[in-house]
Amino acid sequence: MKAHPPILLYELINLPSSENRNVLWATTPILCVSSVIQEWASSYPSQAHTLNLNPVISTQAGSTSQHSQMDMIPYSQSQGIMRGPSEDRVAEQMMGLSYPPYSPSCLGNTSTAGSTNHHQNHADSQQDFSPFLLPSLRAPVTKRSISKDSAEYRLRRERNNIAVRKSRDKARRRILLTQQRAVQLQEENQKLQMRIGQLTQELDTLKHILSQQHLQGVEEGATGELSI
Amino acid sequence: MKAHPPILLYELINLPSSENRNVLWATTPILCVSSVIQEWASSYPSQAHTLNLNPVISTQAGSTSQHSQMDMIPYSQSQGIMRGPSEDRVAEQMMGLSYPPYSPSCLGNTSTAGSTNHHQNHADSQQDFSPFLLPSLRAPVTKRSISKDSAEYRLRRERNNIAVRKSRDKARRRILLTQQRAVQLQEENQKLQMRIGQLTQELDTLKHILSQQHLQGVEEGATGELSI
DNA sequence: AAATATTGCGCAATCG
DNA sequence: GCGATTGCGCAATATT
Repeated sequence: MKAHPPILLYELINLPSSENRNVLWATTPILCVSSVIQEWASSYPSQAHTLNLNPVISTQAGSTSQHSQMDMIPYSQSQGIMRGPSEDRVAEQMMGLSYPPYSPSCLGNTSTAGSTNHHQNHADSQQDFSPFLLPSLRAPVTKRSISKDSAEYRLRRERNNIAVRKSRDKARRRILLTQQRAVQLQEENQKLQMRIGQLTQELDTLKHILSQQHLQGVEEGATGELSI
Repeated sequence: MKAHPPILLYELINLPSSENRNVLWATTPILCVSSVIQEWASSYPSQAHTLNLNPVISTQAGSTSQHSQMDMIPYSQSQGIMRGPSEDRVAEQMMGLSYPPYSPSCLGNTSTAGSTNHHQNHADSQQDFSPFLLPSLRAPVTKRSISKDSAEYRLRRERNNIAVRKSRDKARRRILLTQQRAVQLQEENQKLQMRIGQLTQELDTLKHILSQQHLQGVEEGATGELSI
């Protein structure tokens, strides 16, 4: 819909639409190894969230900065605003830091308690900001408090877990295909280079012959001896 | 160690060694757009565990088995498998699955309890099987009981977390580079195809000219009129 | 509005 | 023992 300046804006991946590929193949029937390529294309998420390389949260400033510099190519990071700010991490990391994006202190106080609060933290901190980024101080609103350990909760979790697995599987396959595609393209490329070499040589030969003929024609007048 | 039928087996990715690429570029100076490619190569984990698609632990029985079925085919074949005409759904189905790889029962009884046992579950169930898959009923062995919430534990966790972030960042970059590489290769490919087209045409022209001359030479005897 | 898909994160098991 | 990887589940988002 509205894909302006707001916050979230996705970019379609310029996946070589089938047309493209076809054109490419149509050019010269020779040397068409493609095959993985086709699969590759189909395996891409048409909308392409992809790579969200702007964690914002964790690694953004320091070393990871590389991303933002050259990532804008394929997809466009975007989206990174205030995602998983779940715990308190956010703040710290937003401050910009290198890898140790996680001041141990932060985790120290919370996690030291045990494993349970993991969820808690998540839920709480998020609830507040979700509305409109307004510092509305409504802290433990409890909102819908999806009541942990409720049957419904578990159901939801389970479904999400399945979805996650599925999604990751898909991602893995996609990556694999991309790799295969790259390899294949490279092979194809080599063959093409080779072909070009042949053609060029052949061309040179003919040109040479022609030039010779021309010279002869000019010098000897009109006696095409070589053109037997 | 023992990498037989057991459980874990990794496969090396046959990343095109830099030599390959060099050869390729050396062939013909023309049309070499490469640039990302170089980065791409360097970003690959030389050891390449890759995809460890054999969880073994958690999701081993049910649907997750899909992995082991087609993922181990890193590069070679794999081609004709899916070819989903439209969406990805097709693919999935072709792959034969049914995602709920995780008999809900398993998670059901344990997780319903709460959030804390998350770790517990992991640890426990793992400890038992890790030895040799033997149903040795030693349940709460406690082993070294790395004493949760211990300072040392936290330290370890924290370090691992950092490592994980780093690793994932790396992975993301790698994937990105692969994609870019693929795109670049494809562009290059198109140019090469185009070049081949040109050369071919040029060649045809010259051949035609030569054949014409030849004919003339034969028919008109030795009067090279065209060879002015 | 609800369901599903993606993604970053931390945990734990391994690998090297 | 230690860092690097990887699968997993969780929670926040994004998309459908």
